[in-house]
Amino acid sequence: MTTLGYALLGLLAREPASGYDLKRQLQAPIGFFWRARHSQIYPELARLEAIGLVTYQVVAQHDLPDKKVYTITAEGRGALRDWVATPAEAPVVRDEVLLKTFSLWLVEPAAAVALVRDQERRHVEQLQVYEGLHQQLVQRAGAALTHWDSPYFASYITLQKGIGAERQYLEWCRWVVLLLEQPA
Amino acid sequence: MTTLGYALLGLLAREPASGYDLKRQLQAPIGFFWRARHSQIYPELARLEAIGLVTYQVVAQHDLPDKKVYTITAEGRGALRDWVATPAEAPVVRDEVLLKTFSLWLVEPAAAVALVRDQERRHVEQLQVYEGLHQQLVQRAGAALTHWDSPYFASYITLQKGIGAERQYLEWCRWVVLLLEQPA
DNA sequence: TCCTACATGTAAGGTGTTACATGATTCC
DNA sequence: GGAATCATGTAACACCTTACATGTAGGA
Repeated sequence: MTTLGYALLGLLAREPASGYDLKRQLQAPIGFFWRARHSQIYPELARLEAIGLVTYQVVAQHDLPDKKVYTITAEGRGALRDWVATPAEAPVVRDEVLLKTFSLWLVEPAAAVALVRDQERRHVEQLQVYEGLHQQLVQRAGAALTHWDSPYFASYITLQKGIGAERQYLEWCRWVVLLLEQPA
Repeated sequence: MTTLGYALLGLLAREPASGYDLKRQLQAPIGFFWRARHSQIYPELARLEAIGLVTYQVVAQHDLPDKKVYTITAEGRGALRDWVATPAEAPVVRDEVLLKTFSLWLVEPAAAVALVRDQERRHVEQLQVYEGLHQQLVQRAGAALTHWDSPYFASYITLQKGIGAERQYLEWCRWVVLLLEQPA
């Protein structure tokens, strides 16, 4: 099983969805834990169906194309649970911005500041998106927000990680700009 | 040009190195901005050499195998500088732990706590590595640490990002454990 | 004697991105 | 008329990981 497969199961464990629905959830800016394109999602759903972890029903819609609505099976839920309980590897760090930062000494301070400010702007936007999602979540979840067996709880702690990471990124951007702008 | 190519140029812009040296720098736990295996590095160095961004000299060693020591060329430095000054995309988030967190509501609190504690331990270790690198850096760099045109400065701000990210990850792990362990 | 470090490569396979492909409806 | 959304797929390519391959020197 691929990691993407588990990402899809993780979404389907909450509610049935079409490939298109899943695509939207695994897209920027809300897919903050994993991203995927539809060209990866459709074949993966077919594989999950082939091994019995999901099933689907074709649903006809008025004025819109038919869609395949996928549902997780009991085996799918079991596979997902087993995977979740298995210790995870450390995240693969692959940040192009940090790579550029590492060679930032090669460019003029003005260019360096432009680069970091651009990132700052990006992360401000992303933080706003996450905070919006958080507001929605708090309103919808109610008391379930802090119940360990509620999907709302899992969404809540995942989102909090995203929010914390964005804040930390922002703080760092601002600190770097301060360093670059202070007179030598 | 691939991102890995720029990662290699970024290291070679600081000092000449063999493929093996570069491999060590792009490995866990010190390769905190980008990681790569030797099977990717050697062919990439050959490509960089083919397009004139690096050159190499074979260096014979007593009691150890010969090595190819690569040096960045003026064109290589120029290409790297141009790339650094170009706005970067937002980092691709691909964190298996967050993916598991998203489905954490499916497992018992005990299993969930074990998972998060395991990550906590990992990040404590990583943080210690980074803090060690930071100590080394401060001692070696001296006043250059805050000079924008010094590679030490770039290393410093990159490392600070890594340290901040690890601390944020740790705080989050501890917060989640608290939530999971508090009586329902 | 076996394992690790040094040192450099290739090959096969899996994962992910970009582009190709189609077709209806709704909004500007 | 053109672009965006809904909806699903395939194909080609780029990137990354794992495994294969070889050889010396030093330590346990």
